[in-house]
Amino acid sequence: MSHNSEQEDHDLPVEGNSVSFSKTRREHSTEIMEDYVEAIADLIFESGEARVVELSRRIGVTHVTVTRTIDRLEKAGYVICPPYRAIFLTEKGNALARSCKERHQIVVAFLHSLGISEQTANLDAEGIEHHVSTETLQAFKHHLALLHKVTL
Amino acid sequence: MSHNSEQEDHDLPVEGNSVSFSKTRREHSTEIMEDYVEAIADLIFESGEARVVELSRRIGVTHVTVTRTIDRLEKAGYVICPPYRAIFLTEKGNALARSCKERHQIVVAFLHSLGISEQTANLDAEGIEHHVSTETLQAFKHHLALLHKVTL
DNA sequence: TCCTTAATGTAGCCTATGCTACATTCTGCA
DNA sequence: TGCAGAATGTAGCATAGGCTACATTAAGGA
Ligand SMILES: [Mn+2]
Ligand SMILES: [Mn+2]
Ligand SMILES: [Mn+2]
Ligand SMILES: [Mn+2]
Repeated sequence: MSHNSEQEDHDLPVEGNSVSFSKTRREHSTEIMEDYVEAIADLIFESGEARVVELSRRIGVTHVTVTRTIDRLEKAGYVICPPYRAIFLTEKGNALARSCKERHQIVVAFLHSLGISEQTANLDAEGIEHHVSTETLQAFKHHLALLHKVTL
Repeated sequence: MSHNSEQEDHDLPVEGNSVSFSKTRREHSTEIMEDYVEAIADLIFESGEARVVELSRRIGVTHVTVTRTIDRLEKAGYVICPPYRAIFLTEKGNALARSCKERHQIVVAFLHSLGISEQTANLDAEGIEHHVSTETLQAFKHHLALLHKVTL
């Protein structure tokens, strides 16, 4: 997380191609946080509260992994997690969850609009969403809007 | 790499949503290899050989990181790397490089066809490519083919 | 109320992927 | 032919994100 990332040191001149790889690495360091806050928001909406066990079932990792990730989320200011209690989203966490959920839905809808099956759209979107820039997201939205008009 | 991934243990019942997260995690464990073999193939094509320094410039990490990743690639049978010499692709490595390059180009072309700038298309594709299933890749190709026809 | 059991916490292990600092080897030019 | 500097190798450190095994706490039914 606290890596240099954009280096202009003597060892690592930033050269054309490396920019995209840096971007991808940067996105990878935030995508787990994004998926967690989104899942937490979903759980709160669906069942009133987000518990570690339930999160671990959703995400498919052990409760230990969830606990340590939640620690990081707490340090980063996205959640509050009192011992033996549920996980609560901060305002910052809620904002992130909202924008991630919206982006997720747009990506799914876009893939679906290309004729991709619901199943595959959902599977692929979970990974793709984290690498979609604002410009690309806008293009997806635009495409969906066009389709909507044509279908009328 | 050697994690269970698809678990049917008592602790971790596979539940609907977790499948997509597992898929994403699986893809992350292979994407660095994919980007490396592709970059190695490019370097060999462009300058006759792939050296660690040049790779480290391309990818934007130190030569140490490259060296250790190359070790893993060698153990996995994608490259051969004699001490103080260049990096050579095995048949397996060459095959992977080819299919990654093709996929990469399709993703870039597809994004570009949505009106996304060349720059952004290149940036986003570097991350998106690894999360595109066969079905989605086919849909991208199909979309491009349609556009091609319309443009004629 | 108590006690079983589910949920949560903690210790300790692993791999992947970054880094710096330093050692070694190669290579091209004087 | 030597040697300076570039390339490569290696030691050691950090963090993220997986895991198992075991300890502790909370909650609900008998
Ligand atoms: Mn996701
Ligand atoms: Mn998501
Ligand atoms: Mn990714
Ligand atoms: Mn890539």
